Amino acid sequence: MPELPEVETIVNQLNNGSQNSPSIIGLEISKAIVLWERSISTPEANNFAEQVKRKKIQKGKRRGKYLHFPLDNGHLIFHLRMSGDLFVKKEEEKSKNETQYHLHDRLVLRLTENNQLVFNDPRKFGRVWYLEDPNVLFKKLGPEPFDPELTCESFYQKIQSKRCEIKPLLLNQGFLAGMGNIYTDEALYLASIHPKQISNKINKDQSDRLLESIQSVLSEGIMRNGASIDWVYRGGNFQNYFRVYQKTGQPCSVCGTCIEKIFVGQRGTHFCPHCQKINHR
DNA sequence: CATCAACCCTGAGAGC
DNA sequence: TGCTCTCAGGGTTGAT
Repeated sequence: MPELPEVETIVNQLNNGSQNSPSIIGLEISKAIVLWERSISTPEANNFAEQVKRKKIQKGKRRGKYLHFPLDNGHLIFHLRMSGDLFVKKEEEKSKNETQYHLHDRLVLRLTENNQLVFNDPRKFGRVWYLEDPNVLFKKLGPEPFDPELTCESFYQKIQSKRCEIKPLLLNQGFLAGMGNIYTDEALYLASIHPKQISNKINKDQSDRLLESIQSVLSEGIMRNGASIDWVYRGGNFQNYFRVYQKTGQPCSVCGTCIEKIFVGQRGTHFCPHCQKINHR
């Protein structure tokens, strides 16, 4: 499931290009082929195809888990949700009755020089937008985890202002943008905080440790080009460095206690019952 | 405001 | 072997 580091990796790859695909910066969209209408969120599919036509793609950015490509007019935005992927491919030579699209391709944007930007999404949860004003989406998001204005002090204040379990709070994109299930479990483990810990009972030391753990775990994910889980996103290897995620029954690397799996806010959650104790009072 | 359930989907893995 | 069943998982929406 693409979270902040995976999305960051994909944006970088599209901006910089890779071995067999060019950078998409400066390429023009000649045609949009919508293969699954419900993948297009705004505007309605036909309209979307009309709107993005003949527009040039500018340098991509990431905001939370959104991929944001300004066009020379308007903005093209993707959210990959669970199983979405976004990549550039050369158009293939195919015989007339053979389809040039692949299983689970939902949107294909034909670009300059036979390149195409493909949005592939097996589970169909991902969404695509063409918007005049990207703020329609972004204004709902909390701060970026690496925003310099998100200091230990302001993070502590934010956490104190809520009274709910810490894990669902970290997953709430309106509170903090970019964390998903994997990086949240890993960050709470590093900070030695129980996922069901009530947020306003977290003390300043724990809060400081938590912000530092969030940033460190995300940095590590970015450095390793993200995690490749559920056949989503190829190339990253952070999945080989998980400390608790999907480690149920395996020993904690600090104390040897078996990692447990519980449900918190309807999400599968992995933690060490010895290192991550609830702090009452 | 906090919590919870339903919804959207498919493929993987379990059970038979 | 092959079928059917169950379920994870992010984000949104609506109910309590």
